[in-house]
Amino acid sequence: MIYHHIVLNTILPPLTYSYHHALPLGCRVVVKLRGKAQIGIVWASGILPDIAPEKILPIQQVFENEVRLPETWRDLIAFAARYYHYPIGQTAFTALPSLLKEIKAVDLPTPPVFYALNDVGKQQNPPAKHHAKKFALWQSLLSGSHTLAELKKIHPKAADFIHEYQQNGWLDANTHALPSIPPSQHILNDEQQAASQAVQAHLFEYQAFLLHGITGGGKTEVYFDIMASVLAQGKQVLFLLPEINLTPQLLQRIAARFPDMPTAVLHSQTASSQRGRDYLRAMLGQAKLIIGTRLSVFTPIADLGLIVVDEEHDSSFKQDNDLRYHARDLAVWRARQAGCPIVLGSATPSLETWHKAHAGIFTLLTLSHRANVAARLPEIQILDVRRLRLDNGLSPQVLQLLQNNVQQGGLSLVYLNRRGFAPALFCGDCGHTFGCPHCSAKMVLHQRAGQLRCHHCDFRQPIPQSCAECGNQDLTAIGQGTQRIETTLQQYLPHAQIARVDRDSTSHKNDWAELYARIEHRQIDILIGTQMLAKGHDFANLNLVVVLNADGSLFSSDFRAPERLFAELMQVSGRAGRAEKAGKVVIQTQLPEHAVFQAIRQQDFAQFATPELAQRQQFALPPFGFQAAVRADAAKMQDAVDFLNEIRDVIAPLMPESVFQLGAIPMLMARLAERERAQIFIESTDRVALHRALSLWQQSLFAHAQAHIRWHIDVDCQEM
DNA sequence: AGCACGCCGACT
DNA sequence: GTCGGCGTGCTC
Repeated sequence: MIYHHIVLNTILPPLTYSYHHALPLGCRVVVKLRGKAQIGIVWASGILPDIAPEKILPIQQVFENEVRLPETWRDLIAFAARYYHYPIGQTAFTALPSLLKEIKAVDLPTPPVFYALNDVGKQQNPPAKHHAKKFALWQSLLSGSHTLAELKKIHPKAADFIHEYQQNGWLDANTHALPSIPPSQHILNDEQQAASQAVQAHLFEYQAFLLHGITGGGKTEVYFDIMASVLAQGKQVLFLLPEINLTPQLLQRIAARFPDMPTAVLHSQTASSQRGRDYLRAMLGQAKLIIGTRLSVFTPIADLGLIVVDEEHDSSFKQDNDLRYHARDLAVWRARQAGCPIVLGSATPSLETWHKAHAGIFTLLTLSHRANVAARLPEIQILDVRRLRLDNGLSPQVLQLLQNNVQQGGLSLVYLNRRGFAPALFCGDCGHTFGCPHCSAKMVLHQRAGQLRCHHCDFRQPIPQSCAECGNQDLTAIGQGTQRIETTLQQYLPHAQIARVDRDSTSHKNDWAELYARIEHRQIDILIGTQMLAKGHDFANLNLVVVLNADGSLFSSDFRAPERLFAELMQVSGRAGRAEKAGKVVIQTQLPEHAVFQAIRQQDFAQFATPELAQRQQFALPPFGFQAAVRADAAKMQDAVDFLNEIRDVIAPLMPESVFQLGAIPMLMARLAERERAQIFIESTDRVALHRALSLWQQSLFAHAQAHIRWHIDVDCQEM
């Protein structure tokens, strides 16, 4: 009997099972755990058992003829489990599509077939030119290898002709051909050219690049140029982007640029069976271009030649539950493992990445001009509203600008990162506000739905008629949400066409298509929207952006708040004037002298980042120090706090000297869905020491486990 | 005696 | 994580 370590979907380490012969690593098997059949993955073979041999059960079934999860994938999983202090079994199963988690053999996808004229075919006379489609089909087959799907777009009856040409012995049909890449329609400017060349000088070795390009600077064309060159080598490309940027428009652009390229698109809305197939296609090297959101960083890729992380600063790359990984950081690790370049792109890089680019760890590439030379940077005005009379949050200046722009037929965007009608309901008599019964958050007033809603746990209740404390019937809605702004603007500009875009109004794909159509036909004057509108959407004729309530987050104790606000303001400002029309941006604020607004006015990321980094350095905050949070939640805050502090005191004598542990404190959202949450920050300028400390924590947390307290470790935590 | 509940430890 | 064993304590 040969003993194997099998990884299972539990918090347990790999468990020992036996088989009559040695199994290949990465193979899927079925084993029994507590009498139940489970899928497992062979992690080690021919090991010495670490428990009594009579307790070791046999492996029930082996999917030996299936593809095996490759060593590079297993190394990635092992690294992620170690780095994020998460059980290896659960790490592995997070990274697998459901197709591979089922106790069932999988059918392997068949490789795509590419057709091209062979030497005999090329000698033949082409079809007569007046048969335009047939002639175009012939020209395609002459120029390179294409899939049937692509050829059908040229001529609907391509299948018949392919059959005929094959009978004649004129065609090569094979699965290894390099799909042809048509020449680009775009001419890169000097900066784009230089950036692309800089990466292409290192196509066969690890190097990380930060592509820092202003909004509209043409980062995508640079990615495409590098991708074309990697794909032409027959290598695969992994393209990561935030969920919200994975739009049909982007996919259309990719399809237009790489029409024959076998592509896998992996995101949360991909049906799970398709996701499994795409995973296998990437693993087998059939899909050359793998596009997806954070989870796709775990896709095994046979011959990885390039990774692109678009909008690398975006917080959606960090998962904030279960395995708390950062896809951008894992992507950098993968590029190093694969020995290939990685390009991180952003107009507002994370300070972590910006710092690495200036410390020489990453190579900085800059796009400082707009790619469309006619498009000018918008003019940004910071409007001090402290002494202005606001009408429902709107200043007279802003109302005037909106009115003028409506009259002149321009498209305006009013940006406000708050859904609902008003963020709180307030009793004028006793000062009571309506909080969520399950969370430490105020209930948001949704006028139209006639409800108060919690935006954290989605608890809903009808709008109360009187104060719960004193019975007073005079309740006031305080603050502004998108619904209220919509109502106010509609009253002020009764003839304007106004569309509100937020999660409440625009949740379906059709809603977007409809909205685009209305904008296209100039049926909308003013858009009111949240982050949904700021990211990943281009409206060519948008020439006025108004930002309301920009400074709310600056009162927060989260040290990353200014960084996020800067990125958000740059992002939304960039919506203005992407085409020929010069754009104007007005930002209403109560804190006009804050450095964020000064830097925004200049639209200068370095002006923001340099002093911000100096401050971070002074307090040894990331990226100068490394940070992790250990969190616990319980029904009572005191239990969570005590739990953490007790463990802290137990392991304090064993802590490496360079590691600092603060006391346990409630989280910013102290109460969420009936659970009260505490955390303790573990900090060090020495990453190795920090990880030793976290290993101690992990052991102790398991040892002191209490049924009513849940806990987790969050490395490189974003949430406060 | 019969049963609900919560805690603890094992799972290969 | 998940399951089952076992002790406590309450009810019939």
